[in-house]
Amino acid sequence: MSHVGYPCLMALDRDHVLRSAAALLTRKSTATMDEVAKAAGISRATLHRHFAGRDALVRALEALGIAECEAALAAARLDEGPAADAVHRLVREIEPAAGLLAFLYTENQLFEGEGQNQGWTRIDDRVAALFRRGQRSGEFRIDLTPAWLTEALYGLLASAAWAVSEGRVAPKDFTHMIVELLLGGARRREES
Amino acid sequence: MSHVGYPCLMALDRDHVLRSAAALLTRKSTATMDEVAKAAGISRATLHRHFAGRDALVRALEALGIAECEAALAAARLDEGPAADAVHRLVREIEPAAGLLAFLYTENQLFEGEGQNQGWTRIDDRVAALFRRGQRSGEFRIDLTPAWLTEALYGLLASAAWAVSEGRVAPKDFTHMIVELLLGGARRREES
DNA sequence: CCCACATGAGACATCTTTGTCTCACCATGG
DNA sequence: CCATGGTGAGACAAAGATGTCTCATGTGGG
Repeated sequence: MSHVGYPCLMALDRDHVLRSAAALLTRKSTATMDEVAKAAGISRATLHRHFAGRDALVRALEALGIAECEAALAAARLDEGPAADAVHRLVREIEPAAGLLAFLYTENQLFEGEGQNQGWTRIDDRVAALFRRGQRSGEFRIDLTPAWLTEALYGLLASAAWAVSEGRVAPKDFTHMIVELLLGGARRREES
Repeated sequence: MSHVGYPCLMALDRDHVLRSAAALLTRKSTATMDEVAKAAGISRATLHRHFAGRDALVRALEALGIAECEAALAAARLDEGPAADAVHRLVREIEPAAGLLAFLYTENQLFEGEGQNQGWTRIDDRVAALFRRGQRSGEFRIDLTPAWLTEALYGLLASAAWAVSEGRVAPKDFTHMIVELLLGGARRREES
């Protein structure tokens, strides 16, 4: 053990391992602990020294996803300016985490048990509040509920992350694709 | 074995088992063969008499999904009338299969191996062709590629199916939510 | 130089799932 | 009544993943 107070390499490695695992599990959600370890460039033994087990790893991934979402929410300053601009900022800020979100989104195991992690509901609420603000200000239509718009945003983020990783769409279009579809839709807009 | 020419109950049961499995796996994609059997109201032994193994079951599910998609494509008459109306018909027709599609969409195992089932690419092409038709006719904007619109449609179908099964949105709004968001977007539209 | 410590490699038991098998049961038709 | 065949229950081994352990190695600091 390193002496308390001295920087421990494990703390630095842990983040690297977590991100490798996120990248791998995004592509192959059934990857084994051995594959996760290989992907991170460490042995299975060391992986177990970082995370007690697969559950702990997924929980840590979930915590990372929540943290990144909250960081994106904060950076996007959802309360400032037009709601449409805030959505744009949000998608731009959340883009780096989209792959991880896509994995967590499909890992219904997390929600299977009892109550889903409270962190997600708080995030959902803040995103839904943004859409509600846009509706109240008259920017957004009111026949699509904030809950659905929130859900749709997640779905589009996951779809886009997946489509990019498969090479079906260009990474640079990520934010534009999502924002334009979510806000503007596919129908050609008459000049306002 | 039943004599050839006489109706065999297994043929009828098979479809029921397949649909039960689809419903269960949509909610819990890691369900065991035992759980699948229980959900269908049969024993694991009988389940194995229908499908050689888990792989065969998933393959059968994939084939069912492809068949339902193609049936929906045919019923929606994508080539007739305005493209927007065709999209609406397509979503309406595909709604019953949305849960199954959502499961298959996340089962990246299917695409992991070599080349994804040819059936999917044919479906993708037909959907993308619909969006391309809308773009050429001037109905749809051209800065969102048909490939992305197709991907987004799948993502929204999956999100909506998931949101409905979680009770976050009303089932009766399914088609409206998807079509209006996909075509019109969240932004309030000026009167054209 | 020597020691502490993190690591990698691998052995090992355990658990879960799977696939196969057998056998008793029961319904249906002859 | 009896025979056929589908079914459920359960036993069983095989395979895969997991969690834990030990030991050798190498590196870095004292």
